[in-house]
Amino acid sequence: MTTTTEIPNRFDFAAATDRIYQMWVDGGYFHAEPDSDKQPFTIVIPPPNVTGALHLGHALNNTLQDILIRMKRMQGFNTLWMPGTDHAGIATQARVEKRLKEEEGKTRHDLGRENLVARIWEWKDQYESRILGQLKQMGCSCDWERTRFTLDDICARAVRHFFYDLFQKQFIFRGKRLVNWDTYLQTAVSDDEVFSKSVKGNFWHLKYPVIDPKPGEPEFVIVATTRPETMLGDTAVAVHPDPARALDKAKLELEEKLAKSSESEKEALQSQLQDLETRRAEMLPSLELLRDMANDGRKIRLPLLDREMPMVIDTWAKPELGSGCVKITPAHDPNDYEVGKRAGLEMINVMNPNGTMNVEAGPYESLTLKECRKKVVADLDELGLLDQTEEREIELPHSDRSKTPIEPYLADQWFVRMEELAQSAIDAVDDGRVKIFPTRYAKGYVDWLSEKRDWPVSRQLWWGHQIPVWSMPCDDAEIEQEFMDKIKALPAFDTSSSSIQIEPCSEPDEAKRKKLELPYSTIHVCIRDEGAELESQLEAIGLVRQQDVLDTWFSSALWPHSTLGWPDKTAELDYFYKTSTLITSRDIITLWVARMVLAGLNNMGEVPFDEVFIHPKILDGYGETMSKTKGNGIDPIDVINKFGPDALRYSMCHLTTDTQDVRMPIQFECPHCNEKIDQTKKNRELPVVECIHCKKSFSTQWAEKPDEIALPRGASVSERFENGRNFTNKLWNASRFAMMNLDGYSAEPIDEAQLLLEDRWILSRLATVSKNATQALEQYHYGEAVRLLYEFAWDDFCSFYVEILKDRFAGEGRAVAQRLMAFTLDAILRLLHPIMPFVTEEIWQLLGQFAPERGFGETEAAAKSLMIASWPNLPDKWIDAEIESQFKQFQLALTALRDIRARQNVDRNTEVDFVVRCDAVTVKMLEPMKPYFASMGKGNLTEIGDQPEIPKINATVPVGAVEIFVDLNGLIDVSAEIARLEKEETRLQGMIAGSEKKLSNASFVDRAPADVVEKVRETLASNKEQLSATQNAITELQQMN
RNA sequence: GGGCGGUUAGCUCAGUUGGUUUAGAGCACCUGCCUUACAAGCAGGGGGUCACAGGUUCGAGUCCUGUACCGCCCACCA
Repeated sequence: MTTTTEIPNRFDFAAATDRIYQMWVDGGYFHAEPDSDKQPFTIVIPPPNVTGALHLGHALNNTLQDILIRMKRMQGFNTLWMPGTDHAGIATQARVEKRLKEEEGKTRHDLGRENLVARIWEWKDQYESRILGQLKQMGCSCDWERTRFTLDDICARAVRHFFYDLFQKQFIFRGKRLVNWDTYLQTAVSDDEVFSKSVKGNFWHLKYPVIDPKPGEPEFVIVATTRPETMLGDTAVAVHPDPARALDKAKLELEEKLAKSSESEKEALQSQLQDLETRRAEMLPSLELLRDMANDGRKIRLPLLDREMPMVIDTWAKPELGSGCVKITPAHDPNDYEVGKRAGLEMINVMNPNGTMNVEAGPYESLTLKECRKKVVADLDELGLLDQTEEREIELPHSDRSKTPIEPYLADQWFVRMEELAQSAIDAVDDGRVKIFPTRYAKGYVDWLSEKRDWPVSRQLWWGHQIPVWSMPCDDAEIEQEFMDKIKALPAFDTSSSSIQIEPCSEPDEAKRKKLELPYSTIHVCIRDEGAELESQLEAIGLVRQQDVLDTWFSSALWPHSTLGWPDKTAELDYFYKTSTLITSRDIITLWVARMVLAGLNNMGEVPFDEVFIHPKILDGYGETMSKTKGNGIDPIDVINKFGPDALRYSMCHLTTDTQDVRMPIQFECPHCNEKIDQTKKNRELPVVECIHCKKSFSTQWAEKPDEIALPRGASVSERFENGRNFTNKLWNASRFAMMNLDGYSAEPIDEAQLLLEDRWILSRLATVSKNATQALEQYHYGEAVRLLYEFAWDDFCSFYVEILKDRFAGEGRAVAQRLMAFTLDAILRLLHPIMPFVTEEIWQLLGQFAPERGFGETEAAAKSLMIASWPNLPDKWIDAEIESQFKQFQLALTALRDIRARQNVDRNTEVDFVVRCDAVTVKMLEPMKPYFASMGKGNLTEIGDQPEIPKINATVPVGAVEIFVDLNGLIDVSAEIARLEKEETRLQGMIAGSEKKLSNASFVDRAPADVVEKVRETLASNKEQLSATQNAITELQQMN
């Protein structure tokens, strides 16, 4: 049994959190089993990547999930929060490879596939445990017994079943596509993993000779490029079919823009228009000539490689730009690729996967791209074929993972055909089976899916789910048939778990195909089950497994059902699927949310979740997103260490308004002198920072080298967490006070007749707040919920109710006061528990020792843990708007009394007399509060009524229809009081002017609702009265002066 | 270029269907308090022409249009 003197006046979260968390774990409260008697409520965690530790964005994401889960658990739902992590294929492999290079100077090829993957598993184990540890420190109530990893056996099985299903539905296919090639990681990356960056570059204008020009025709065409090395893969030059029309159209567009433009843009547009007109006048004949040459079948000679190329006609060529001619490199440019497909051009890949030139580059073979560029430019220059070179800023696509430039590259890739799948996911949102909050995010989801672009799913990586397909290239139809027969004859071949596709050669022309050494066709066999006998039987007859792994999102897409055991029909899957809510960040709505919906529909025939809540993003003090590369992140553990997990959670909740992004200015805390140093764009990425106050150095979260790590660590913090910590402490101390006054607490029932005004007030407020806060949380209005609860706990409960009770504890109302205080505190703890689980649980345990039975009508024993206590559901009949508004009068009157005291510099211990002038109803309300005026305002209410005797020397404050006159005989500071009154006078005059203006407006009086007009009249009258009283008081005081 | 947000106190943000709020909170600031739950606290105070310009309305921070600036997403830039 704890005695109250043993309760310290600070909540020692550092000492308590592990103990409390362990108690929850031991109680088995996190674990959920199917139970047909209860309604399920399920959330699957957005699995954090095992690339690194969690940052503040994760803290936000997971806090919001835990709040919802904890509330639903208390509401009686059978709650499951499914935890886990994501293998994050390319990101993780890139990090491990980078470290391998830095620390050992080795590449992945030095290690080999098996060894590298083993290394990544080590990395994964390390970070997974760190991540799960962070979640636990935050208080997350996940069902840890069910922890999954997107690359574990259960998920792997789901992936193979999904892939197999798509394969046999013909939704999976392999094809040559232009992909974003990362020459560093040597893999294709998806569009989503590419960012564009402005770099300094050149714009080279090249001269390509025309073969046998007719008289009058030019000898050269001029083309421009930013990547001259790719000219080795050029297979055509394109011109526009109707330059005149194209120029007219461009002009029209420009004019439209000009009409809508602002002053600042006008000049630039004018000059553009001018240029266009000049161009039309000067160049149209030559542009049309080029078009005619193309029509006439004129050919171009590609310099350096001496290749003959056609001139093709395509609208991709823009007559308004450059020479109007554009070189076409189908294998290395997305637009050219489209032109090439339209015109049936040869697609010549001149690059090796590692970023060197291949055999197609002729004399340039095996040069790196950079070397090749230099040599090509030099060679062209020597031949006099370099027209000019411009310097220019170029937007260059970069790989998000390796930060190296992306090379568009023609490669064999596996795709998922999206037509039907995408449509199913669109329908699910359109018809409301999946609701996205805030609703505006549904548009982006639908728009993105509507493009129905095929999903490239293969990655040339080693870390991930290897594609379960065994392949065999065939040189001709006979061989193809032979192998088909062989495969079908294999003992383990079974059409219910294996499926065959024949991929015809992408090159239909047989001569070309042979020249390029391409197979006639490729047989692909997809095997559903891991380790099936068929695998080795196929390998025995010569088929080889695809080396590529699947896009990470392919496995994440299955998360809501794979984690529950799919494809098995487990009891869990049956009970917990579909899940209830998904809480995630907006940047993965398309990548992840959309794909989960379509995968869920495909595999389960049902959407994966009812609702999706998109939460805000936390930005730094400069409005930039927090990221590792910028170095502006905050480690949630820093926050927890300094402010405690409850403060972290409170703050996360507080800033979750209607998906308004939120700025968080960051400071370093110097470990030497504890001073704060603002984080700037300069210092934020440094491993070591020198304190501007004490000049000593400390390390930051980016410290890596031994000498850096040896320095004391300076945490990244933000003062925005202080409010949460203070609130935690306020709650702690209010509870401490409560327990100090629970001596002799008894659970004897009390009836309503024993309730005083303030009791009915606090119960009314409690009922109102719990109802509104519950509603707010259920609608994902976290910020609003926490604000309601904060105000109730701090302002209503601590500042008024507890203060009032102090008096009653001393008197005969003690027993009732104790019951009500315990009851109210009990409810506050329940309501705040989802947001601040640790401090509330700790108080709950202590309170249980002093007041084990709670309630004031019927009592019940407090639950063993607050986590499993029931959610407050208070009767609506407790809500009494009248009492709430009456009590407001008391609060205002008290503030007025205190205001006068403060301005008059009345000593804290000096009691003042005061009278109140008000109507009979208010008398009934305020008279019982007399002792509280005395205890809370050191004011002695001597008279109250409609015509009290006003003290001669007084300070007066009007509070609505109530006036307070404080007797200042012997106390008055005249000039201070005059100053106060004059301020009041100004305020009243302003309000009166406002009201009069309204009322003098005939249409307001006529048109506004009668009650609104009446209200204004009442306000005006009362203000006028108050004004004249104030002015009288001023006059009187001035005479005294 | 297309789409979506934002702009309210020194800072970070609230402000629910337009009407008692001549706009609120936390932090910061000023004054006074170690009052026996809490100085991470208590009491009081100062501080905003709600980005700008129009419009609708009896009435606009709130609705509409336009402008400026900031941010995000998508597309594209030989």
